[in-house]
Amino acid sequence: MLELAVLGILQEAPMHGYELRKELSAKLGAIRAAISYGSLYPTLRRLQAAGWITEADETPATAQEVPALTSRRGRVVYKITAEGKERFAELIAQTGPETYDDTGFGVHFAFFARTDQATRLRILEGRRRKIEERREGLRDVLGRAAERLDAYTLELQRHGLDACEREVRWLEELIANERSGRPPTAPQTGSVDGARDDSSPPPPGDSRTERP
Amino acid sequence: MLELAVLGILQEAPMHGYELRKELSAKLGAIRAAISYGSLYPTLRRLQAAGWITEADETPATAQEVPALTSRRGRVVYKITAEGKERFAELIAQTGPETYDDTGFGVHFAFFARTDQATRLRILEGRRRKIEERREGLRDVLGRAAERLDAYTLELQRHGLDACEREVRWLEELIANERSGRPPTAPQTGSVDGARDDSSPPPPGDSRTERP
DNA sequence: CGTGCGATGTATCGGACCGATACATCGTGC
DNA sequence: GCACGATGTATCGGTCCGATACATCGCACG
Repeated sequence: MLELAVLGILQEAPMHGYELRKELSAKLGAIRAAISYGSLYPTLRRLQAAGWITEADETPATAQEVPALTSRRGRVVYKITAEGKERFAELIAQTGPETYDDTGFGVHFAFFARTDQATRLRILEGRRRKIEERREGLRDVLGRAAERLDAYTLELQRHGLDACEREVRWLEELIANERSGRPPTAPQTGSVDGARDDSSPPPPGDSRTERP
Repeated sequence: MLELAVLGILQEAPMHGYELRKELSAKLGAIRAAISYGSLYPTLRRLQAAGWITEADETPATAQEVPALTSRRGRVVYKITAEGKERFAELIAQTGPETYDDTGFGVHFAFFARTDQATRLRILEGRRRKIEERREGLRDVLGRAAERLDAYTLELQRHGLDACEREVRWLEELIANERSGRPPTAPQTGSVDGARDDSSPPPPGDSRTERP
């Protein structure tokens, strides 16, 4: 999952680890706390070894004389490669059981702007099915096993059941919207271009000024 | 977390792994899918090595002659030890950062019937604080960074924000209830008992003496 | 002037937990 | 008699987290 998320973020702009983590938190804040460096750095290494990403030189122009001696303990900027973009497209389109659990669904959903409509629909329906199953499980417990459980445990189940029902309704709306052809509820003031084919980073200009 | 959950379930009755998993699913179904055997069995081994649980003989009375030769490939029933009960009491009362994340909070909450009121209140308030922080983070993103994100990502954040607000309200209710002295919303028709062998969970009263 | 402190930044290690897999037993229906 | 699904125990590789370490930079405060 992290692999997919990192490739997705780097698709938008080259970045170093620290920045990447912040972007990840902004994009996935609704579903995960914050990615640990203990996951992020090994993942970056793995992606680099596979050739999906490469290190990008900082300070391209205006190169001051190499400070050499002092071992240059600076940050490392990564950018996605052409193979990385292919890999991302492959990962974002392919669905398995893990696509429908909380984290997997969240990550896929966060990149729906880069996913074709058929896949979006498939994922939304798969997620709905999974949540409906969880809902049925909770109803069973609340119905059949209620007298075996204490009041606190029951309250927990009720709260979980409520969350399930709510999410199913949310998904229904999204599915209906999706079928009718347009992006989610939002008014849509031209901010999304839809990422029709491949490549081509999204419209909003990156305000990453970095250096003079 | 698994350690706490297993000790908590075994507190209610001796059980073998397969059964334990089902009980765990019934108790924690609202927060986790189902514990993997790849986690459960190593945990049982660890708990046994530490002396918190022991293997209990099956078929205590009516013992048929030992089938001996055929290597006895049966199920293994575990029961909690006195040290295990102490361990459980220690774990259930101690709170750290991990007590307030989704899984940690869920497990603690599921055993609130065996937790004293002061601890319950502490945990509920800690959880509320954590969710409020997550909520503020989401509001920030939706406010400040909205134009940098596409419609789908924004929709995800909105849904997450909604879930946060809802959970905060739920927690408020529970906290108010807790302060007023009685168990959660449920009418409480005296059916709640469970715990076949020993220590009954306290209704509203405290008196966490635990010694039989 | 220095000095401490919080933000930025990279990196590793042990441990928790999962998913896939393997295999053995038992009851039941065909 | 035998296939098949439920019951049941067990291991392995891999992903991810939390704690920890350490180095640099800007800036506020005395």
